[in-house]
Amino acid sequence: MKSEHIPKATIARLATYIQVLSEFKREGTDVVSSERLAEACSVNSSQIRKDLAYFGEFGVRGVGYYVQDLITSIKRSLGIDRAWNCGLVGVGNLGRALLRHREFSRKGFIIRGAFDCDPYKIGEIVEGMEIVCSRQLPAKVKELSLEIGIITTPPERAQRAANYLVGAGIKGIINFAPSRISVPSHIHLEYVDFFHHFYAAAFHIRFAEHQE
Amino acid sequence: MKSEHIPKATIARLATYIQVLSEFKREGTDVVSSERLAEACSVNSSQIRKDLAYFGEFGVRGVGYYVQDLITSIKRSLGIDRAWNCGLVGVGNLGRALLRHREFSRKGFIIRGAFDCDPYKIGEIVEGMEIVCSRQLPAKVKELSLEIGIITTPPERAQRAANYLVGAGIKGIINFAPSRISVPSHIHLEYVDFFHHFYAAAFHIRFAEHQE
DNA sequence: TTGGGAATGTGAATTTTTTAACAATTCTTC
DNA sequence: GAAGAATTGTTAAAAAATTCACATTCCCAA
Ligand SMILES: NC(=O)c1ccc[n+]([C@@H]2O[C@H](COP(=O)([O-])OP(=O)(O)OC[C@H]3O[C@@H](n4cnc5c(N)ncnc54)[C@H](O)[C@@H]3O)[C@@H](O)[C@H]2O)c1
Ligand SMILES: NC(=O)c1ccc[n+]([C@@H]2O[C@H](COP(=O)([O-])OP(=O)(O)OC[C@H]3O[C@@H](n4cnc5c(N)ncnc54)[C@H](O)[C@@H]3O)[C@@H](O)[C@H]2O)c1
Repeated sequence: MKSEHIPKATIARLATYIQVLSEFKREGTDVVSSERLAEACSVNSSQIRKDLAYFGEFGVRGVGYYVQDLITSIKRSLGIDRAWNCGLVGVGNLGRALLRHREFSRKGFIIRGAFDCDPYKIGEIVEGMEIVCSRQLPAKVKELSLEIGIITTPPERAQRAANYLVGAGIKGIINFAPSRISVPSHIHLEYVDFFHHFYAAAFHIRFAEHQE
Repeated sequence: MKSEHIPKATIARLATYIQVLSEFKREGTDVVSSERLAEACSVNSSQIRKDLAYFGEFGVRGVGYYVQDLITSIKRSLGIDRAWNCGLVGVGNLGRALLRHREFSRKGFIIRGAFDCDPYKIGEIVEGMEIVCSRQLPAKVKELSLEIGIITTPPERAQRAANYLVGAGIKGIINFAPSRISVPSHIHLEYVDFFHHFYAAAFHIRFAEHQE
C-alpha cells in the first residue's frame, strides 16, 4: 500500500511490535501470525496488518510473518536501521538516568554529547562521557554530527536549550521538560510527558472503576 | 455534557492544558480564551472546548476561562484534587531519578514506598526514603495505603513485580519497563515507553522532511 | 497436481475523533 | 437598558482511525 501520512498512534504501536517481536525471537519463535502478535500487544489483528501496510508487504499469506524479517522491516521503515547521534542538554537526575541507560545505544540512539551549564558539573565523566559546557554546543553538534537533541533541563531553561540546539543545526528535539517550546517548523519536536499516564491511572481508578 | 467514555488523547491533552495554564497563572494572567490556550498548546480551540465538555461547563460565555478555576476544575475532573500514594519497585537509575523528582509530590503523586530486591540497596536512604525489601511489599502496601505501583525493574522482572503489587492489593500500575505484563482486568495498567518519540523523530527526520 | 487450511493485504463499513459553525450567554459602552 | 463585541457550549459535518470481511496467496499433504 505505501502511504503518505502515518498516524502517530501507528508509530507508537510499531514500537510495541518491535518490543514483543524481540521477545518472541528470544524465545525461539521464528514465525508469527498477526493474530498471535495482536494478542501479545493487546490490539486488533487487522490493526497490525493495516499499520504494516503503510510501509509495505512484509508477511507471507497463509504463513504469517518471519519474526526476524519483520523486526528488520519495521526498523527500516522507521529509519532506525542505522545509528542516530544524539546530544543531551541538562545532566541532572533524569539526564544521568538516560546517559546510563544502555537501551539507547542498543536501539540505535547513541548519546555522543552531554551538555550542562553548571560549572561544577562540566568536566565530570558520566558513563564514559565528559560533560561539556553548553556554550560549546554549536561546535560539538558539527564535530559529532549530532542530529537529535534531548532536553532534560529545568522547564524554564528548555527554550534556551532548544535555541542553542536549533542554532547549532540539530534536526530534531525531544523535550523532557514540562514546558512548551517553539522551534522553526523544519525542526521535528517531540514532547515527553509521562505524567498523563499517572493522570489516566488516577482518573480510571477513581471514576471509571465501576464501569464497562 | 458530562460523558461516559473519555478518549485517552483527551487525558493527555488535559495534562498539557494544566501545564500551560499553570504557566499563564505564573505570568499573572487571570482569564484566558480557548483560542489563546489552544495556540499555546498547539491544538484547535474547539478541541479544548470539547475536551472540557466531557467533564462539565467551566467557562463563562463571552469571557473565557478563569485560569485558576480551570486548573482546579480539570484537576477535580481527573481525580487529582487529592493525593495518591505510590510505591516504586526497582530503585535503579530510573527509579532514583523518579524518587528525586519533586514534581511527583507537587502533582499529587506521593511516592511513599521504595522497594528493591538487591540486598546491597536495601536499607539505603534515597531522598529521605529507606529502600525496603520487595518481600515486604504486601505489608507496606497496606500500611501506607499505596494505590499506584510504579515498576522500574529490568523488563524480565516486571511481571514478578506486578504480581507482588497486585497480590498486595494495588489499584493501578505504571510500568516503565519495556515488557508487556498481564494483570487482572480490575487493575488499571499503563505502559510508559518514550522510545516511540525517538522513533517518530528518526522517521520524520529521515523520510518526512521534504513533505507537506 | 490438486485441494484444503491458514493467514495476509486491502477495500468497504463502522466507529471514533476532530473541526466547523452557530445559537446562547455575558460583558461593556453609550 | 439596549446594542454590539466576545467567547462559550453544543450540534452538525468532516476527517481519521479502527475493524470487518473476504479475495488472494501460499504451504503442505495426498
Ligand atoms: N527526574 C525525573 O524523574 C523527571 C521526570 C519527568 C520529567 N523531568 C523533567 O526533566 C527535567 C530535568 O529533571 P531533573 O530531575 O534531571 O532536574 P535537575 O535539576 O536534576 O537537572 C537539570 C540539569 O540541567 C542543567 N541546566 C540548567 N540550565 C541549563 C542550560 N541552560 N543548559 C544546559 N544545562 C542546564 C542543570 O545544571 C542541571 O544539571 C526537568 O524539566 C523535569 O521537570 C524529570
Ligand atoms: N534508565 C532509563 O533512562 C530508562 C529509560 C526508559 C526505560 N527504562 C526502563 O526502566 C527499567 C529500569 O531501568 P534502570 O536503568 O533503572 O535499570 P537498573 O538496572 O539501574 O535498575 C533496576 C533495579 O531494579 C531492581 N530489581 C530487579 N529485580 C527486582 C525485583 N524483582 N523487585 C524489586 N526490584 C528489582 C534492581 O536491583 C535494580 O536496582 C528498565 O526496565 C529499563 O528498561 C529505563
